[in-house]
Amino acid sequence: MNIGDVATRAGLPPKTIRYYEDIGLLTPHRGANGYRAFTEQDVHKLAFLARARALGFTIEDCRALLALYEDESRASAEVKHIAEEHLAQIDEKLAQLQQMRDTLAHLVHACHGDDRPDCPILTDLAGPES
Amino acid sequence: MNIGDVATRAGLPPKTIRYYEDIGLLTPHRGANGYRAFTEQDVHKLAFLARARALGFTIEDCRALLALYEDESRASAEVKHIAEEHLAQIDEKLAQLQQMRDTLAHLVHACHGDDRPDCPILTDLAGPES
DNA sequence: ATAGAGGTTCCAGTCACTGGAAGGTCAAGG
DNA sequence: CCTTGACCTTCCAGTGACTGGAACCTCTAT
Repeated sequence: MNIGDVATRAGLPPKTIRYYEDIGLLTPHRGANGYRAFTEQDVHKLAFLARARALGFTIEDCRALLALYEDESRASAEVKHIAEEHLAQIDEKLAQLQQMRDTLAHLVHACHGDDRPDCPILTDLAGPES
Repeated sequence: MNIGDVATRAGLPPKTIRYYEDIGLLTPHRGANGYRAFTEQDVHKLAFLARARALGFTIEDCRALLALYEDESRASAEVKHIAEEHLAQIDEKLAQLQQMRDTLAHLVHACHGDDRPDCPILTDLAGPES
């Protein structure tokens, strides 16, 4: 199978697939014409990667998950550990983002947003008067 | 004032301050020794930038906000517009992240995380059976 | 005189792609 | 047989917002 079909089936742009080969996430065979020749297993791997990436796992997480995925004798605890770490990071990011949102929403609400120059958003960004 | 003191007062690493100069966010004068000589106004500007960045505004947002900040006759509507756009982006990101969190939390919860190889996390990442 | 802290520039790397140029290959239609 | 256009290849450069490091200069205190 050529890269275009694989791209469609795995839901990843061809560029990204080539990039994944570059960094060693998979090593498709080559046909006589030099084209990459993907197997069903490759497609499966790429779909796995697409899902993991969509869940926000880093490439290095993905590399580890893929290795565990292919290791028939892995312990599920290992996978759970990676996922839990990632979950903790997401929670932290969520809290930060929520905090940012609240602050910003408050500022936006306080700004009348008309032709006049006085603006609580800028005043706040300027910090406490010295 | 030298860059180190400014860094402390504005809460930004020296490297970042130099970078901000590189991209034209400020242009501190130079002393006879070639050192950057920051004014109080520069410090204020950098603190403004630090706050805006902490709120997740992009550098280009910051450039615009800084210009509005320095424009005595700006309309607060302009500032509000930038902030509202940013708020919308944050909301979108929050929703995505929350979705990711829920999915991942569900998977983590479903995985027993022991020595055995079967793992719902990997099963889910592998996608629907074909 | 010297040591150490802090300043300078410039280049390269991060992360995960993405865009574009230059060129090779394939299948279909005239 | 030739052309057209879609698709493939590689390689290089750019994104955003820094960050690390090397090589070198300057200041202050001892």
